[in-house]
Amino acid sequence: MEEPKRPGERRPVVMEDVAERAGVSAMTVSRVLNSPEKVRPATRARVLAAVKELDYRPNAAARVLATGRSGVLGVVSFDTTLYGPASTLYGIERAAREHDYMISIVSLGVLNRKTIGEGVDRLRSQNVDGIIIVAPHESAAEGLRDLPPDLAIVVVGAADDLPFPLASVDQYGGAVRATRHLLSLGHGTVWHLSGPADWVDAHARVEGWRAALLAEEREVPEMIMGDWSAQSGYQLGRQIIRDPEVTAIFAANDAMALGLLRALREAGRRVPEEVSVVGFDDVPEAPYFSPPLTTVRQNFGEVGFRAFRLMLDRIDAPDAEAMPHRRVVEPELVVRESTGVLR
Amino acid sequence: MEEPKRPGERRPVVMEDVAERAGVSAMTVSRVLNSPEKVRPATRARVLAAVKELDYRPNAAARVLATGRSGVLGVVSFDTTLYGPASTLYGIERAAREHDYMISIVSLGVLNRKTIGEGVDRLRSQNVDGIIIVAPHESAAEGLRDLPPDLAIVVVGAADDLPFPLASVDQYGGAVRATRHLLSLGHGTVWHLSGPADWVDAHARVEGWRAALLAEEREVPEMIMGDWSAQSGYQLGRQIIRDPEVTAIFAANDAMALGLLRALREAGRRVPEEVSVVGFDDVPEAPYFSPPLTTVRQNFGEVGFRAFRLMLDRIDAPDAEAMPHRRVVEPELVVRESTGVLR
DNA sequence: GCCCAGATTGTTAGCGTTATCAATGAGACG
DNA sequence: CGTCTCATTGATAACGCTAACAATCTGGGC
Repeated sequence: MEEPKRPGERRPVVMEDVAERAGVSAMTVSRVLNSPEKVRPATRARVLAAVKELDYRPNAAARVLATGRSGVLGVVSFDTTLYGPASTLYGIERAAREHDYMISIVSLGVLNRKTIGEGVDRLRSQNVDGIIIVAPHESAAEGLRDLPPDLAIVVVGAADDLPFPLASVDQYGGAVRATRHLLSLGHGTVWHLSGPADWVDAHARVEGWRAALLAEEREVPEMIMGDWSAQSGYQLGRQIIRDPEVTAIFAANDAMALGLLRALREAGRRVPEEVSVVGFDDVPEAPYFSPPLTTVRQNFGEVGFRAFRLMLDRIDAPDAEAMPHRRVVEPELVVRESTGVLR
Repeated sequence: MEEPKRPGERRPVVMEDVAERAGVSAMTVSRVLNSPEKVRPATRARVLAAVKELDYRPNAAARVLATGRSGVLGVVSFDTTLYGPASTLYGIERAAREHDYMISIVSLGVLNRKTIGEGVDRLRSQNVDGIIIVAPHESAAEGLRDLPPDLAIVVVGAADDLPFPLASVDQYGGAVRATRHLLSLGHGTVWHLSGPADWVDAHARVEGWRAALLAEEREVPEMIMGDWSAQSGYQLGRQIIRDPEVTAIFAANDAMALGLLRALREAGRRVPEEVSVVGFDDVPEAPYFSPPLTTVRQNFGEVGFRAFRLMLDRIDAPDAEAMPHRRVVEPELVVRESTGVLR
């Protein structure tokens, strides 16, 4: 029972075609698709059969125009090749799929007021139902402040004084745990190889590290600032370890820790016998570094998932504008072989 | 000159509002936005001013409905947390942004006929102008074969006998280079720690490796199959290196090479003095492995970029259905310290 | 000053769906 | 057996934009 389609003149199947075939009106087809319980089972079956026979696919643009809702969520994210943003994005996408949402992404190479604004504008004109912003930079905060507060926006891993729901990992707590772990092994104090200045996470980890040291009245060494890359871990590491006093280093992520381990090996300093190293992230490769890396595991997928849930809440309760929720995921210290008792 | 907006009754600004404010018709506003050269400069300026004053943002859904083109590209991708897919995606996104396209993604945890079909359907109903499929699995090929050939589809890194334009890296050539490099260092033959069975790239690398060995009439050792993870590299590595004959190993990606290096270290086999290791990918961390990894660099970003260009060609020349183009990016051997002359 | 071609602007009619209200049908009840 | 109610279904009008054609304006040449 193929349709007599003259090739070259194929017109996309529209709702009216289905209606005709099923012997009903277009409106009934629409109802079958959106609220089937309002259509008598016999009619419904006929319509569904017609839908299948014609391989009908509703036109989302028309639906959006008529309803004002698109079923698409926008994500504005920083460099999606980084482990954190990529995993978060993946978590969001999985959650979205479960709830029949689609994801439109804008990935930014630079995060500031201008680029964020542009990204949000692009998504807005696509009629997204809401926007999740993965904005790990502090300068991003300004860009967020002048967004219209009536927009459904959820923020991931940003400063916590923004007027939007927020999902993030407790970076501060993770840094505290990492630092305490090193102190508990007998190290007099802990050096910190931090992330770049502008990053919220980097800042929070610095604060956690500092607080943990102060709480036990240890000296707070000067902080060394990297850029997340293994390369910076290596180069800065070579400088740090010239000082024989340095026996415990907390690197702000696993990549820098890897570079640091490399520098230590080249310098002939043994890990963990002479120097202990802790990372942050727990990338899948961390257990296979030399030596296997003690690090702080953060579950980015879970963060993405929670960000999506926050968005769903926000969409379903649009009146709750003044109710910015927080969903904080706790990180977990994973002890491996890069840390040991000082002797 | 703020609009007298009664709160709670804010209606989105539409084209007609702008037209009224500028004292022109809606059509003129449309023209200013889409083909400004057809409007007299003075009028254009007035319209643009009105656009800015009202903060007007065109409704994409309405435009799609009227034109049939959305300016959105769909991407169906496998697990976007993996280095390859994530980098490719990023490349696509950057290229798209330059050309004012948006990207809608569907990331799949499992790649087969069913999931690919669903992903494509979801994107199709979103009126995407085209779909880029990042389909590194062989079983994905079947899923691709029964897609309507009139759809604008571009495939990344899949089998090369599909009726779609294709962008990929010359995996075979990369594997040949890696293997030859090891042979040139004096190793009698080269073992291969491959990627999982179903992957196109894994298969091509196996073929390249085998061909390089056969070309120099070397014995072809049994292939060991991993799953891309550092963990599998470690576990399988422990078995391989029990055999003292094994002096040169080509791992199908950097993560497995890392696991392998770890296994070698634990077994007390020195790299590269006793065993040489080559990876594949050149992840940013590879130079900081212990020892720094010799590997084959593949430029995923470039692949994404070319995939986008292919899509643009396809969209602009819709008649060229029977002209599947190929864009193959050549990988590059990067020699570091994990390979050395056998002695 | 008048006419004509080309430039500029306006009018009308969809694009494919859904909201709303009207119309129809089928039972239920007295 | 007639009337009323609720369940189904249908007709019409948006939703916001642009394609296609119509109308108007502009300036140059005579």
